[in-house]
Amino acid sequence: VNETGRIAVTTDVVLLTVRAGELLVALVQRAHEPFAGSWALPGGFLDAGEDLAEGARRELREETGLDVPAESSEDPSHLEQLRTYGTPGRDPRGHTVSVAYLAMVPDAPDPVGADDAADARFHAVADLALGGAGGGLSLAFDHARIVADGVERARAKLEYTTLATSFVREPFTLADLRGVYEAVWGSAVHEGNFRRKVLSTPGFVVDTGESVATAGRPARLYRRGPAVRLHPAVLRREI
Amino acid sequence: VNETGRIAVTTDVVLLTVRAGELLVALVQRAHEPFAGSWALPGGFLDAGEDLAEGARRELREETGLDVPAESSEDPSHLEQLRTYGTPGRDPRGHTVSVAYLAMVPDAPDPVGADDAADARFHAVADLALGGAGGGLSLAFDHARIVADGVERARAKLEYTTLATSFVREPFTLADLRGVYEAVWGSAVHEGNFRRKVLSTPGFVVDTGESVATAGRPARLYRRGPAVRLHPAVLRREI
DNA sequence: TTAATAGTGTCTATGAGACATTATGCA
DNA sequence: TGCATAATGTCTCATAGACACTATTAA
Repeated sequence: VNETGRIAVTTDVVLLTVRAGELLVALVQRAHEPFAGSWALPGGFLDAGEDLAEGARRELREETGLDVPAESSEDPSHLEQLRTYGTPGRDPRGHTVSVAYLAMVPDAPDPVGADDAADARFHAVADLALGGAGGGLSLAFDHARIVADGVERARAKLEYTTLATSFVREPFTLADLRGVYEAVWGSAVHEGNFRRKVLSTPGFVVDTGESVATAGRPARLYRRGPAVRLHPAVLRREI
Repeated sequence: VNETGRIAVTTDVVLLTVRAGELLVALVQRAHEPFAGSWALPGGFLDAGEDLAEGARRELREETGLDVPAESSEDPSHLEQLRTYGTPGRDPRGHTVSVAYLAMVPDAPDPVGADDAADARFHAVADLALGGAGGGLSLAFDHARIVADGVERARAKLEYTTLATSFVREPFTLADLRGVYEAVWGSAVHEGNFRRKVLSTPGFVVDTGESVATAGRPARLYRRGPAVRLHPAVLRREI
């Protein structure tokens, strides 16, 4: 009883960035049915013989012009697999299994719609209807759920990894880094304790010795350190 | 350029249990090519219109006779999605995307091989070649990697969730529960501190008031509590 | 001098690690 | 009575939260 040939495989990308203290997600406006005109995650069908992460990168590039390069000392951008969604009925065209990826990138220029996308733009996560309370923009398919899962993954990973540095360009100030935590968590982070925590964690950030002017006392500039996991974790306020 | 029709979708299950202080994984001996005779994870092709978790449960049942019921107050067994593996070349028959699931169940009778499986059995995780050091049993496909990912997920989740209770039948003693941690982590856990931690975490376990005889002083019996996440986490020894 | 922001110091409560001690059953 | 295991108590150290204070620039 193997009808597997009728199942399609797609990839979708939840690309998050922080701009002006707001957590943003890249969305495309669908050009075709189903859900024509609705906002959705960039993504599409995987090619035969194509790696999953490569498919995700390609669809993101084709539909938004955004590129998530492989991790390097040059670019802090991060791409990881999020989860796979395969509930029958999630796509009215037929049974589709979607492998979702989660990307975190520093503030980028607004994406450009192309290919199957009529438009592409960053939307504030706070403006979306993610299954919680009332209003907000509704997304196509089950993409609201996927965005919600991606945001929750990002929130959790800020606690026990150095992923916050994926959202900022080097060099950065501790205020920049704290701003990432506040935007992603949506809550204030105590400045003095945050500084003590970050600086006392070996390899989280590296002091450049330089400073940058601000409205007050100049802020010291840092680069990403070699650490990946935080021991112990930076804890967000308990619920 | 959409050749998606040629991509097959499968599910595989990493089913873990603890028996006699050892962490075990359910494996089946493949009856057919490719990898005929090799040990592999239970799994197989997803049916069109079938939910991913359902497919995983079905393949597990067909090939091993093991059942992972939906979570309930009766049965502590747990099933969650692990990760999706889709590197081209991972299956010599063609491009296959496998959605792996991770199950944790209390000590179960040895599975029975059936369907596409010539045999089915629990193997000690420690006896497998998981990409680390030298020897051990080699698995078919990329299943060693999948098992390694599953074990690492289980290890991590014991820290910050109450999942350890999925490995024991009720009622259980704190020594039973501690045995789960030691088997999964592969390291000793301090008894007094463990007890203090578990009992001071609201909702982790519920005292039944009853006891069971041991070789020494009788041990008090507990049931699972309503808590799911641990705040703060039970920390395993740092690396 | 004041506003604004960066950065430091300190008190306290909590919890983990280590270890000693007591409790309760059985042979 | 002694052995084995369960259960409790206590000392110390590390760290998070809260908060007060100092430093450094620009207007």
